[in-house]
Amino acid sequence: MDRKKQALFEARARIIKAMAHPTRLFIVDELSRGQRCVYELTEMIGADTSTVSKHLSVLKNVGIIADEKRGLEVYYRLRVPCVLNFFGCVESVIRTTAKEQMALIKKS
Amino acid sequence: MDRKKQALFEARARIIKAMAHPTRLFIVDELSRGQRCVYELTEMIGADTSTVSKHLSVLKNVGIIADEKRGLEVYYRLRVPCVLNFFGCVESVIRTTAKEQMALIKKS
DNA sequence: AATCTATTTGGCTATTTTACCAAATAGACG
DNA sequence: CGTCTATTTGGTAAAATAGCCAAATAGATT
Repeated sequence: MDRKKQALFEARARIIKAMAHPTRLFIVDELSRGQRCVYELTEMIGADTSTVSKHLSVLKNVGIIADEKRGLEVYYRLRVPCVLNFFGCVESVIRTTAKEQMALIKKS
Repeated sequence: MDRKKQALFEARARIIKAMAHPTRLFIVDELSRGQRCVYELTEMIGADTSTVSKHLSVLKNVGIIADEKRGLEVYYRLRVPCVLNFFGCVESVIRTTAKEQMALIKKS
């Protein structure tokens, strides 16, 4: 694998890695329904504010979400909505696996 | 966030996490062009066989790829091709970010 | 049966990630 | 100006991940 290809897959991995956490997936999902500020998300998630803030900065650093300060609050929004399409495929991975599990159980 | 929603996002994160590594993304990409056995992939990747084998098992454990033994070799194939659609979106995240960087540079 | 080959597993270390707490910052408002 | 509120940052400990080497397995071949 040459350097260029290496760099390409590293760049891609950085983005996907940013999504690879349940809390961050929740955030993406929630932001798909509109802007939310940090304490709104924090309440829904039920973790420390600093924890949520750090998750938000992970998503922001790779460009998936964007922030805007309004008064004391910082509002976050989804910047690249196509990431929502991941969910459909992920569900189908889950379904495919579940089906196979079923088949195995029936056999035994 | 209730237990059910929590579990849903954890299940999704497990799948996405499996993809969140440059080598594993390379594997997925390569398998999109057909079945490959471990040493073929190992040669392309240029890491230890055991390392590649472990990456493969990560992808297999979540159901993204499947394996089949033929003779001495184990052939892997993509089981859920829709994961390839991730790449297009990931590229657009990269492009969007790059564009914004450009805009910032021009301003200064 | 002995050996050779492809792959997986176990063990270990280095690195990264995550979560919380405490403290710092930024801005609104009395 | 001082204080209050929302958020971010720094520090730290625990857990997860990644890579390599060595050893184990599974089958094919002699």
